Amino acid sequence: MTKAAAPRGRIDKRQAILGAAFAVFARRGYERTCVQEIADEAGVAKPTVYNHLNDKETLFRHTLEAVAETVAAECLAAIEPLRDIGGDLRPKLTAAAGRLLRICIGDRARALRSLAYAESAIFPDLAVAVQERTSLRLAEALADRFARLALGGGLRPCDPARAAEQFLALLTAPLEARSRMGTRSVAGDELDEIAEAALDTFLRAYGPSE
Amino acid sequence: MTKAAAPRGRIDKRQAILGAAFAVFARRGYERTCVQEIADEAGVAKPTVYNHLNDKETLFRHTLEAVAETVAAECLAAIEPLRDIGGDLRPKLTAAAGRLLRICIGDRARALRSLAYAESAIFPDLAVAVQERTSLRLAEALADRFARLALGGGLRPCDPARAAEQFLALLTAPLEARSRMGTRSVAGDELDEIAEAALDTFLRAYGPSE
Amino acid sequence: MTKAAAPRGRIDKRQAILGAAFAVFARRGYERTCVQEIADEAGVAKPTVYNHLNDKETLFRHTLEAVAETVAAECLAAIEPLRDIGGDLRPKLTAAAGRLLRICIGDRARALRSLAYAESAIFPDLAVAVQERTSLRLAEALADRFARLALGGGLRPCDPARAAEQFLALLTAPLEARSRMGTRSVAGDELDEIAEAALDTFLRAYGPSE
Amino acid sequence: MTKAAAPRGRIDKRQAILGAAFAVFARRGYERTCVQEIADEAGVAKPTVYNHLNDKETLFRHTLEAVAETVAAECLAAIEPLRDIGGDLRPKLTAAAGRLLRICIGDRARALRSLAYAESAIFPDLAVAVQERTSLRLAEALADRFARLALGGGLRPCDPARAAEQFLALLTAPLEARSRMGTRSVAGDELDEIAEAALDTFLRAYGPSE
DNA sequence: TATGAATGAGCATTCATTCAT
DNA sequence: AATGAATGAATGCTCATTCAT
Repeated sequence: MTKAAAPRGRIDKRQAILGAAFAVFARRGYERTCVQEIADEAGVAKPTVYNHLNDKETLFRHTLEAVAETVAAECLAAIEPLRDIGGDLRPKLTAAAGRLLRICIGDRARALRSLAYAESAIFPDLAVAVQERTSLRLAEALADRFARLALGGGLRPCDPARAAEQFLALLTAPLEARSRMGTRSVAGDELDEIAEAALDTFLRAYGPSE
Repeated sequence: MTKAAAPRGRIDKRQAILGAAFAVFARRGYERTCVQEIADEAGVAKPTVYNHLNDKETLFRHTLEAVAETVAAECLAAIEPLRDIGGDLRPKLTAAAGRLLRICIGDRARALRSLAYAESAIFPDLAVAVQERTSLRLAEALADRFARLALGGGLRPCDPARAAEQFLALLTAPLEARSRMGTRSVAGDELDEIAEAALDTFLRAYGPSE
Repeated sequence: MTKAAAPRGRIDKRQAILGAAFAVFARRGYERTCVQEIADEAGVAKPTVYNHLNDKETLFRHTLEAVAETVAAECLAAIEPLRDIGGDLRPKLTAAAGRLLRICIGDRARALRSLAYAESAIFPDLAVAVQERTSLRLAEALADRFARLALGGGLRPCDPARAAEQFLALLTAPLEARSRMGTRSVAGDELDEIAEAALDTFLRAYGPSE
Repeated sequence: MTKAAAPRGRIDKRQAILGAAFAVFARRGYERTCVQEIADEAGVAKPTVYNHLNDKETLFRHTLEAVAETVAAECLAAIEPLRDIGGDLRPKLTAAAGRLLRICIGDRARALRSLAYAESAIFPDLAVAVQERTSLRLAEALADRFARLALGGGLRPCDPARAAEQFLALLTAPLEARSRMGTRSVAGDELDEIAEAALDTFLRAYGPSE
């Protein structure tokens, strides 16, 4: 038991550091964050942070990549039900849209996007990596679903990649405006409203021809 | 003559400082930018910057607000032709969409959005101000045009604000993805493609019922 | 007067910094010295040190070069009287030897040699520069004098460069041993003894043949 | 077998650490060297270094003292042949001089002198210890030989300590200048030249009177 | 008004040393 | 005996801001 605990302790500490790092980066931004703050938040000494992650930049990269993976998994899970082709399409799309919006407006996703975007001039590759693991992967998965749906007649024949891109655009872009760049919180009702509006437009444009 | 020239020279210097400030903030971000760099870029001494704009934060605010005004004016000009209700709608929308996309992807607008977004946690009011002067004002103006068009039969009866919001969403959201958060440049052809796709979907959803 | 004082003040501060730097480097060595200590000793704030000399290395280089120049001038002055060829040679050599020994054992020269030597693996060019400006320049000047003396018959015909090299070797090498690498102070009497011994040997080897 | 091997392994490890320490101290200096580097070079973990030698200072002292002993032994061996009083003196002195010069200019002796000298302000007793075990012990041994030689008529009657001091001065001081404080390597030819020059002068001054 | 100079405060990073295993 | 991990204490350097001219 004690023996098994040893590596576990190390892993725990690393996780604590990454978690603390994301929390501090999220509320202060990359430059304003000092490593001491992260150490404090993680409950370790500053050099321990450096022992696990080589420097501030490395820490930032690992932190964002880890969170990107988490957010991506959530998003993919949200559209998983769309694999089921049968039955009425609209309620399934509505459910997926609602879940996606709630993920997007959540703290983790907001902070992730904000940090990647803010530092995209300095760490362009990181911005790209984050976007590929989140938006683009999601768009692709969604395009896959739409392709099946189009084949099955649930949607009109169309370019599924474009349909996915526009579906996400209709969903997420209004969120930015309504939340005033993340400055205001958006009520659940308003989220549902956005989802409905997006679906109306989407189905008018991509619904089955008849 | 010398006396009359003095205020002019002072104003010029202020403009030079604001211009230099935006250039440096755009390429380095708020925190990484040091006032000395701005002074160098503007060709003045550091205390001169402080004489004109009280501190770094003030400098940032004035800079962003000035640029926001400029970008807003450009966007509004781009949709001005939509006031003309007569004739075929699609080519007019296409032209407006193309111009908007080119403004959005331009250096000024990109940097403006990026800076406001990046610092929105620290200067939330600034982020709001920038967004209101650009996206929201544009959306409202566009809603005005759409209202007229709906009345005139160019569009189906609809909520013009929602139509405007979605029109802009279909236009700008794909831009973010395609430009990889501003990391890659997007070819003119691709811009036109995005605009066409947006219009197709928009007109299917909002075009006159039959 | 006030106007004339302005640049003077800056120069004074620079001199104060260089002086303080040498004092601290001398007693602590390069690595152990921290810039804050130098600033304190000079009575200025740390950034002022950085304003005048770009970084610690630059500070070190300028400091050593300045002192090297001073020490070199003193050494050259010590052998100046040897230009006078006439009269008895030995007392003049004795005088020069005594002055050289006292310069070499002085704090400035000791610290200079010690610092250059200690950091010669890290700043080899600096070590070379210091040595060229001090030992080598002195050896050359001494060789010039010896050449004249040999021509005038005060010394036997010989290679003046070698004579100078050995004259200085007989003088300075025993100093290192006797002062235990600068750890002990050497009494004036002992200095004179070293000088006499060096001269005995030197004149036996290089004195006029008959 | 395992039991017998244990102490041997421990001793080996200690030697490895001391050897690694000297190598690293030699190329980086005392302050710049970090214990981790020594551990890496020795192929052990950092705490192992602390287990064997209490702290960095102790490590430094032991390292230098061990090397001093080695260098001293080499130097003493080099002048051993001078015990033989009979036969021609000059070739024996030449041989000894050549060997001494090659030892002095070797990496070990250079680094030893350099380190002791560099840290003499911080560890004066160490500098003294090193010097006593090397230069002074050598000078004494040489004085012994010279005393015998003077008695035997190979040298003129003289103070043997002074003769030894000057012999070494003529030999080693020029080396410092020619090697530019250890910055340049000195060719074998040049070493022989220095030795010859030193011997010429030494024998002119101390050779038998007739 | 514009500027050369000075400074207080802060931050990333390193290192000798110590525990717990 | 040997080591992976953790940490308190420093240190070089930067920057926003203010004086004095």
